[in-house]
Amino acid sequence: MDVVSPELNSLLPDEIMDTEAIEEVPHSQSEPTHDTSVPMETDAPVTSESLNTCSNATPAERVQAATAAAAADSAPGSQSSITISASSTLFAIKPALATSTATTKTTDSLTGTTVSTSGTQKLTTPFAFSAANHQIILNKVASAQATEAAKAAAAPAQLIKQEGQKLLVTTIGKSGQPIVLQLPHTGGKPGVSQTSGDAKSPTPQFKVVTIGGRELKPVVGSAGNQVTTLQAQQLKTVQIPKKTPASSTAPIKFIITKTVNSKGLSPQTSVTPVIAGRMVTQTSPVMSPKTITLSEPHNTTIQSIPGKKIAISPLKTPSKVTVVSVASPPSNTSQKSVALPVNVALGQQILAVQQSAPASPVKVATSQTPAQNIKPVQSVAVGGVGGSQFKTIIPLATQPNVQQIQVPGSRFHYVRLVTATTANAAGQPSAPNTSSVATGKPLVVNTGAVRMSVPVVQAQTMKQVAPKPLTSAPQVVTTTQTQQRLIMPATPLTQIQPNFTNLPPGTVLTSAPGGSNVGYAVVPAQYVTQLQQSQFVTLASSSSFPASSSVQTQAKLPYNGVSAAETTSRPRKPCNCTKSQCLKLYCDCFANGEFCNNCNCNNCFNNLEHETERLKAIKTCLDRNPEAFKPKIGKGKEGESDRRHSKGCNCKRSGCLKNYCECYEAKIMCSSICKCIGCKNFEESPERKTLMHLADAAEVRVQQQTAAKTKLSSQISDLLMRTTPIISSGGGRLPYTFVTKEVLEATCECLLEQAKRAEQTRQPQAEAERAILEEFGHCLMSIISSAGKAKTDCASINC
DNA sequence: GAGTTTGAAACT
DNA sequence: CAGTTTCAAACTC
Ligand SMILES: [Zn+2]
Ligand SMILES: [Zn+2]
Ligand SMILES: [Zn+2]
Ligand SMILES: [Zn+2]
Ligand SMILES: [Zn+2]
Ligand SMILES: [Zn+2]
Repeated sequence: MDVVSPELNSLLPDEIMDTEAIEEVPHSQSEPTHDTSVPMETDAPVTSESLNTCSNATPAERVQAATAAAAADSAPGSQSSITISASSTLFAIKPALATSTATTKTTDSLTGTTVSTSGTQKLTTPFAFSAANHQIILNKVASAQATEAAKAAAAPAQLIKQEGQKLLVTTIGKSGQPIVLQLPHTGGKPGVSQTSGDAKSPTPQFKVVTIGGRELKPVVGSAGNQVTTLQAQQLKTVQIPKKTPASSTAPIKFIITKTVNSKGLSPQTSVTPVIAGRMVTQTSPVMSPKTITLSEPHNTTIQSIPGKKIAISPLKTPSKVTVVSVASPPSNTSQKSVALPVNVALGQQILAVQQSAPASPVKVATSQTPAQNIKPVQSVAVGGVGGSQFKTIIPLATQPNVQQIQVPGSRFHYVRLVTATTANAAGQPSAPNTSSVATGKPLVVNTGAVRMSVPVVQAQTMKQVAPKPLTSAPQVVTTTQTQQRLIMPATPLTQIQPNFTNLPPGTVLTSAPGGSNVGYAVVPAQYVTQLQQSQFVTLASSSSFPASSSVQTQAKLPYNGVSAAETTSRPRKPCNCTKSQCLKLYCDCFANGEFCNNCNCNNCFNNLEHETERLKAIKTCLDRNPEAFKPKIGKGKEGESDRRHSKGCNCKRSGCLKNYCECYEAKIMCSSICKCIGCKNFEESPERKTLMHLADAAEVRVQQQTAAKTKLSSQISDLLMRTTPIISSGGGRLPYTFVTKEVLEATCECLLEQAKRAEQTRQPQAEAERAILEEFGHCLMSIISSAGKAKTDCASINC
């Protein structure tokens, strides 16, 4: 995109040119019209080790590197880029699919694929990328035991291959079983079997498959073989929403990070969030670097699990459960993996946690929110599709310190259990009580179907972090609520708890058969999260511009319109119950298994203060309907297939085209199971189409405006940031003072005007974006030009 | 913001 | 299971 001249470009922050490009990735293979983007959130945790080792580069540098890479990708001709950052312990693959729509519609081949290593380290290992089918295969051959060398080298033999729309991540540990993330072709042919509802067209899905032969098996935890077997349908959980050409939907970002820890090292993780295509390493001041790592025990066979934990809990069918096992005493170094074969049958997604000692952690994270991700330094999670429900089970017996972090936009919860007494590892950034608990390690990988893992350390008190008042940090991101919950067994379980099905929130599970007295309490992740909400401060360097008000303090975060469209997880709407005490399914909070938080309800019992009543209510509901807490709609996002109301609606007067209709509300069409009368919510329905168009138009408008504003503000702030220092040093840059408020406003107006114009003329979004960017280029040119001129004058005067 | 409409949940 | 009531959200003005 030649919006800005090279000359100008050199003067501008990379981000200016990069952001947009990175945001969208067109996958137009055979079907140009259906661009499918795979929105994923990328939470790329970086272990603190990596920070250290990679340290040659400052975070900022990394960011730049990342952006640079991204920029490179966006070059004409290349369609998607893959960024691999092989920091010592980490390995991130980020297929950024770049692009401004304008440039993108060409080939699908990945010829332009760029692989770059972030930080100072380069990948020494061979990576193979095959553009063939949009498939990325990550093969990890390295063993966890690898020591420093291994770290440095990242993982030997990594193969990344992108073919079609499949994204394969293969981890070949000793077991040699690869993990494959597959993105089926979107063209309308489901790459994989779909259970789509009656009406919908197939949508791309993200699947995890082990290459080993079994069909879809997500590999959890250990690299070894089958840890958990998920049903094919479960794998579908990750759904990739189809992107409408017109709307700027979330970009596809995918980051896979694999961390290899050397033995004995305590895993520390820092998170590298990818923001708008950029990779930023953040350190959270609040948290200790410690973290949850996904460990991939190489040597362990899944089944050989010496007494460690297990984790499986099936929750609601569609819901995802995260099981965390608590590490047993730190002393054990042996790797323990847990095999969790159980529950496979349930249609649920199971997350197995494995506790391996010093194994190499693998982290995979996908996120959908491009923009504001703040990642806690501590955990890793793989993102799934919105709406998933996770449960957090906290062992009652032991009360671990739990710190949960939720990443905004991503539906992951990060949990850390730390022993209270532990000392902090030296060098860890302000981590209040971090324990260096190295022992508990971690966990899991999850990809859509497979969820995450949690490392847990023995802990004793469960600590919930209270939200800290946001102080000065200019950029604070609030975590959004998600519905995820984690199940964390506190004490080592030797056995798997077979049926957690339908666990309602708050349910207390009794101990496992193994004789341990561990009880589990299911706590809505949110609850924990809620407490912590404002806790994260973003260090994101780039813009300190408060204007980008992505900052919210928790209370009512209206998740600002910014990227709202792209943000999958936004804070749930507060309920307003008055008579149900929020203990009936009338209450959305309760129905979703969440505690009320920031709600407007009266006489609310849906909180920890009323656990007894709450549990009773839950039981009552379950008695009435065992599936009461299961999501009514399949996962997946707005999109397309696979989603349908479990019971169907029963509308009589709304024509199923109002939000009264649960189908419509969920943005899905009615299916044969609906018992609605006068339904107009079906594929061919003209009324529906009309409505959709209107809605789309409105959405696009909003998105464009917000996107433009956001982008602009961040770019401007970047610009200011960059120029400011230079001025003082008398460098060759332009005086930032030329970017005055007036100038900014004028620029904004120009851009908005451009947007309006595009909209009025009904131009496609791509075109609109192009025009806006172009306009921006012009504005910048003007600014720079006048600034430069002034500078010259200035100089002459001084002389 | 008050009042109405709506359909799921709860109840009988 | 069907019919009715209750409820909170969606919608309207
Ligand atoms: Zn409520
Ligand atoms: Zn509530
Ligand atoms: Zn409430
Ligand atoms: Zn309906
Ligand atoms: Zn319906
Ligand atoms: Zn209908």
